[in-house]
Amino acid sequence: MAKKIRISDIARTAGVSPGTVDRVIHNRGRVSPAARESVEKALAKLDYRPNIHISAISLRKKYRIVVTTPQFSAGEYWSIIHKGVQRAVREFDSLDIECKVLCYDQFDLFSCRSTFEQAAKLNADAVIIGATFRDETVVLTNHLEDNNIPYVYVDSMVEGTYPLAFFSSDHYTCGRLIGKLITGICPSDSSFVLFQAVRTGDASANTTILRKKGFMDFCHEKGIAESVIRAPFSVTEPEKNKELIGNLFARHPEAKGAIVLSSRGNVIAEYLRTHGVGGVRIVGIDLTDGNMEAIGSGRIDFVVGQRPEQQGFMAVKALIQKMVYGRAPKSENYLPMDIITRENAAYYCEFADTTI
Amino acid sequence: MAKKIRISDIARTAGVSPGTVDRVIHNRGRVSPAARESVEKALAKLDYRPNIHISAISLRKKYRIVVTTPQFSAGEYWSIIHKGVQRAVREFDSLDIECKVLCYDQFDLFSCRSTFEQAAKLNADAVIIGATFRDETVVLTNHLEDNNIPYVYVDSMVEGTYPLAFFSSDHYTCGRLIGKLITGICPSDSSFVLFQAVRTGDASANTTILRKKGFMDFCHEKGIAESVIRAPFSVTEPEKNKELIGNLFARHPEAKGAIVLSSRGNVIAEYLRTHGVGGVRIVGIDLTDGNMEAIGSGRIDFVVGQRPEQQGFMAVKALIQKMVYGRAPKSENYLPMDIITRENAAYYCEFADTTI
DNA sequence: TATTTCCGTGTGTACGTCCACAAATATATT
DNA sequence: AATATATTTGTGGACGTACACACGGAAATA
Repeated sequence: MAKKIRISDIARTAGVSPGTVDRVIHNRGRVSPAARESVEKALAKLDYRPNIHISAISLRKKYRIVVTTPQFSAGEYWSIIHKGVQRAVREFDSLDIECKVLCYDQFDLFSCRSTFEQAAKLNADAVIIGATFRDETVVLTNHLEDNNIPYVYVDSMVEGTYPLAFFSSDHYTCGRLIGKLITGICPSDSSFVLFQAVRTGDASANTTILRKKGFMDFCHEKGIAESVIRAPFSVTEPEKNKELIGNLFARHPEAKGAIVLSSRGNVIAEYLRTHGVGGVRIVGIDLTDGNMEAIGSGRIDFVVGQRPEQQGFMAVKALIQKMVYGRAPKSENYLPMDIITRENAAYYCEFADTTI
Repeated sequence: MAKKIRISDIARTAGVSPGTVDRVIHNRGRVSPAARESVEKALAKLDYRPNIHISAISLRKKYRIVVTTPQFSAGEYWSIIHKGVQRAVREFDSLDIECKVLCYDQFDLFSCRSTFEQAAKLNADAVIIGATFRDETVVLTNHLEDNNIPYVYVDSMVEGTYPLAFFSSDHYTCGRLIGKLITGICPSDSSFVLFQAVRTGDASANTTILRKKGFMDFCHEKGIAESVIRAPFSVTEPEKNKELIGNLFARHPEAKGAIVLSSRGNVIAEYLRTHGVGGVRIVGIDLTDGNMEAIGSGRIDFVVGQRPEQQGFMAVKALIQKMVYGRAPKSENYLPMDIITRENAAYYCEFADTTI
């Protein structure tokens, strides 16, 4: 490999001092047009890449990152995203990163609104957003853009906003994949129950809408859209499910498949178990503790995993890359959709801590 | 977060100079028992973690890593492992890592032997091994252990050796998973052809043995072991396949599934296509370019992915962690087995470059 | 022309660790 | 006891970047 180029090499080539080169590189002004041009020419010729280790230590700054997502309990989807964030902060611990977490109730639009207002007020150096409600998110991102605060999305992207990057599944294709999985394990004359969590406020979660579209498109193409039955269920008040779901499966004995387009498939699995509904295959989303258990016991057949740990990690890494090293990270990041079943589930669990 | 502890803090607490603390930390001797104890006590009390950025720059050493694996062409399994290695070297480019690649013919034991001899002679600072033949690998690792050269495995672990770490699939469970996948998509009265690549020399690849065991155990448990038909095929000389496979599927019209326990499933897919054998589902291993194409065109139904890119990356990272920062990485690293099918394949391809 | 203001440029310091080397102390030898 | 030798300990330089600051000269103002 060629010898490393340092700032002093650029300076010598350009016929200026290292300080001037530094000003050019960091766009800090106070440079004459002639000097700037000379430095830029040298830069182009010599392929200078700063030593990131030394950059990091010389730039003695405290980075305040705000992470705002739905609330979570241990082992739930969002908790794994936060775990990835924490691991990144730990790995970059020579950087003095302060991480403030603000959570809202993802089933309550108004909670989201006030939490995002609070997040905006903090004037952090960077923000990680786990979005649920579109309009409230746009209010937040407008504020961030006005103040030149970089932000990234985890879990899902909100169209019409301009984040530094996003890290999410392709939810539409996820819906299609779920269609393939559930139809693969059910008899060909089966019908399918599509469960959807009820929310307070009048907006549905964006991810769910996209997945539903993917799923329904798949069903239309296969000519089985007619055999999809929609049903609501409650995550926050499971006692209401008796009323919401009722004797659905008794009325539809041909329904041999259930699809849950959120991470709460285990709630449905539990409902079916306690209500003595048998022979129904379930496909869900995310390897939460609850789903893990239901997969192990065979009550859920497949879940599609979204690599939440990696999303959190990469979100922090992207922000650091921008703030510390001035490099724009790759902006569109669709993570692979992992098909998780009894045989390979354990490896996804264990590996969460280890990834890079 | 608490204030960062530096070496000088330890030194003050222990009542010695920073130089002495450094000697204790790096086990460089020349320290009196009294001083050592005092420093160790301070270290235990204060939770000192060195600033890795500064460690990295102060330690001005050239690291010579040897990577020895089977030969590969672009888009094949091993090429993706090497891609991960290269990405790691690039990410750590402030570290002056020199990476020497030595490849052998994985279908020829003798080629492996001489390549490993060569690798041993180089006396590198660390070695990454992609093992195929057990005995030859042990000769190499014995030499490395004698010379205190850290080494890690990618793709598979060789029992009875003591690497710093390994990064591989759980091949046994991989075989079971393949069993689940192929039986899930074939009629219940189907039989299954188990294809295995022929090799020069008398040893089978370790990974294949493990996968076969997992697959057969699965079949025994399901009571379908009798319907497994074994067949050899050649990767290096595909023209021999006409002779090796012959009219196997004509003689076994009930055989509706084919399993390939190496990454060359596309060779079988191609054979079936050109010989007009239809209606046979194929499950294979690894998202190589060849398999990718066969998945896209529907000739292969599933492959199980082993995250080769990540294996290569993590191997380098583990060695660096050891050599530069003196930290022992996690040693047993079983990566998740990804179930890849038409719907999610693209995301695994694209994502290879991006991970972390 | 004398003085102030402003802009462009170079210089020097800090960051925390690693390690070479010098200094100091302990131990061995005559 | 004096000197030689071995062992332990402290000191200071180097790593390459970022940025504060000071200095010089040109332009602006009086």
